[in-house]
Amino acid sequence: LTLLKDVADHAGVSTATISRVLNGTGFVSDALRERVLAAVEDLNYTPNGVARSMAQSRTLTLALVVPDITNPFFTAVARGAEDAAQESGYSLIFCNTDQSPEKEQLYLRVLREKRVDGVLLAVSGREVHHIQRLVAAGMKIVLIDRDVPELNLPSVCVDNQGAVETATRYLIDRGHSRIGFMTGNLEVASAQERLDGYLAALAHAGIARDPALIVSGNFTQHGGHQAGLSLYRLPAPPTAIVSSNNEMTTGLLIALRECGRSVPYDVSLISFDDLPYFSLLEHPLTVVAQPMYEVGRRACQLLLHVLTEGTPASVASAVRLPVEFIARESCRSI
Amino acid sequence: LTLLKDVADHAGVSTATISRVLNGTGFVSDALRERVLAAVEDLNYTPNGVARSMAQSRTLTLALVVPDITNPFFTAVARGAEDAAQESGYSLIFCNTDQSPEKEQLYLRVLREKRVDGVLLAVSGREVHHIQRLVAAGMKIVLIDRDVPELNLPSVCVDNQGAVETATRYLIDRGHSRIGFMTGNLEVASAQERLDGYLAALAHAGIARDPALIVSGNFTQHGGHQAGLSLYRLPAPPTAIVSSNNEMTTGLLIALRECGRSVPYDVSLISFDDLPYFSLLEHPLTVVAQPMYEVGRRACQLLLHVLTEGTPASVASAVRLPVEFIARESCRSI
DNA sequence: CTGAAAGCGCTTACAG
DNA sequence: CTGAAAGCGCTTACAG
Repeated sequence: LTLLKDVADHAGVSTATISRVLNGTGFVSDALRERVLAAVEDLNYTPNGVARSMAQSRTLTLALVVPDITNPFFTAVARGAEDAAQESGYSLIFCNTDQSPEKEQLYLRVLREKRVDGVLLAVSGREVHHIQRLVAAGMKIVLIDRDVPELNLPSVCVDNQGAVETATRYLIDRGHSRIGFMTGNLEVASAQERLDGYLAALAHAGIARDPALIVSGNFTQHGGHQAGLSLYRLPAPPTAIVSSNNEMTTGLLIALRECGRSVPYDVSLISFDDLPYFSLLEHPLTVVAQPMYEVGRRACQLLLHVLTEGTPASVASAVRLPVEFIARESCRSI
Repeated sequence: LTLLKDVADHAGVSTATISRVLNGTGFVSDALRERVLAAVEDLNYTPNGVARSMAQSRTLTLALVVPDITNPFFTAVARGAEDAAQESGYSLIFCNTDQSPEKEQLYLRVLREKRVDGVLLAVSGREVHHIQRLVAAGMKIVLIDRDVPELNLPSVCVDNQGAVETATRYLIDRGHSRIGFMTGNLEVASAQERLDGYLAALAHAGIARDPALIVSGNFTQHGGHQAGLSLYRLPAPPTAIVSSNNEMTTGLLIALRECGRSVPYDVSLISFDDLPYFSLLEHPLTVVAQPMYEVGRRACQLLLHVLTEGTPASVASAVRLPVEFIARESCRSI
């Protein structure tokens, strides 16, 4: 393996000079620059990034910590983040916490040891002491999907409450009053905000909330499946359902099929998140679509900004991206 | 920030001793060990992984290079790989090449600079000189999804040809002879192998191959959509179609909907890859399911094995995982 | 069992 | 504009 020193010898200059032309830092005469470049070429030299990171104390590496990358929402977020990272010369490590605070803590510790320059984090619980400590220790973090106000960190989320309020009102406007709601893990802010949107819409319409109609699918397909089934063990199932994310919607659709209930005849349905296949169903789903890719991209850009320009005023850095309500054919008036 | 030296001072021992107890290497008396551990605790010391990597010349970091992580196949592969990596204390960087050889080359160069310990690679083209050079330079690589025999690298793929042959024969057995085939990018081995399976089945049944029925969807949803439409501009469209991957199947389903053709009445359909939603369609799709998660997991384990035990005999390391044919309701006899 | 010291391969003040 | 040298924070022969 050829080292900086080898190139220096080959070109008859000091390692400092090589370093300067390779990094475009400091002044180097054209004559030397040419000789250096030629030597680098001749020896097919590849700098050792670890040594460079050591000397510069930066790794050009970021991390993305999410519950599960196979959740299509986080997959798209990951792609957006990686694109932004790559454009700026950064690499991205990804970590799956499975919504386990312990796993999150473990990953964060490793990432700190690795001295990643920053991390994009979708927190997995309410307990955020360990995060606070890391931030105090200088770790740069941008929150995604779930804000945690007390952390006062930059974040990129969407208008969860407004979105679900719109969706719920849409159903109310079509005569529904027994509207089921499938929540995610209420430990995370986005789940709570979506529930709040549902409750706000009911309150606004003067509809009494029925606890039996609010079920938790834990943001997973399996959970959505189970919660969906439980809704149909009710003496009086809902005439419409709002699901808090794509995974639960898939699970719910499986449950509906098993119960022999069809959308929209037996039940109207609106999903948070849009997926390609939602349009392929016999009756395409009405959804609230998040800009998934953009969430990842913006969050990564924000993190990069924090790294180069320092943390922005907190007011300016709590980004809320807009969602889009897309009416298709899964709701009917009653 | 506290350094090894600080801990050493605090405990009144040398840095060497701290290093030894932290790494569990070398012998250290219980007395000292205790003092060291206490000091580490007191100072809340986190070792600097970059310095450690420098000294040990290993980064405990791997990379996963795929065309696009949002392709559900690669998403699952990524999850499998990350799980395996995490279990062994490794981190995983992910890279999206968009099937561009240039991007692949760029990523590989960066990964080499970063001194990742190994990479899981789904090659994006036929040109593999740059890969050969990296291997010669000592880079540890395990191929996934697409083997490249001339590279003679360990690999984890599936039995593409056999799987498609089975699927095609299934249609032939049901009386189909005008069977359309949607291929992926034929630059990659898996696409070619799947096409070979289709051709073998036709040949075996004595059915003449009709070039017009073989269209390319480039492994993408958009490509599948376009290719699907083109099939219905034919004077005599096929009575059945085999699609080479999940993305193209989604695109094809969109095309069929646009053309007003329904599965299985107007056309029988078999997809390579299974997705949760395939079972939710009005007529659940018959598929050839790959063990996606397992491909990633096994590949990563194989890579880890290469790192610790050295490269195994090539014969043993060209893994071909079995696929599963799942008959559902998207094919009818004619 | 323990420590002093060299070494990992770069970058960057500091001189000149 | 260029180089000698210190420094980044660990690990690991080498002595003892």
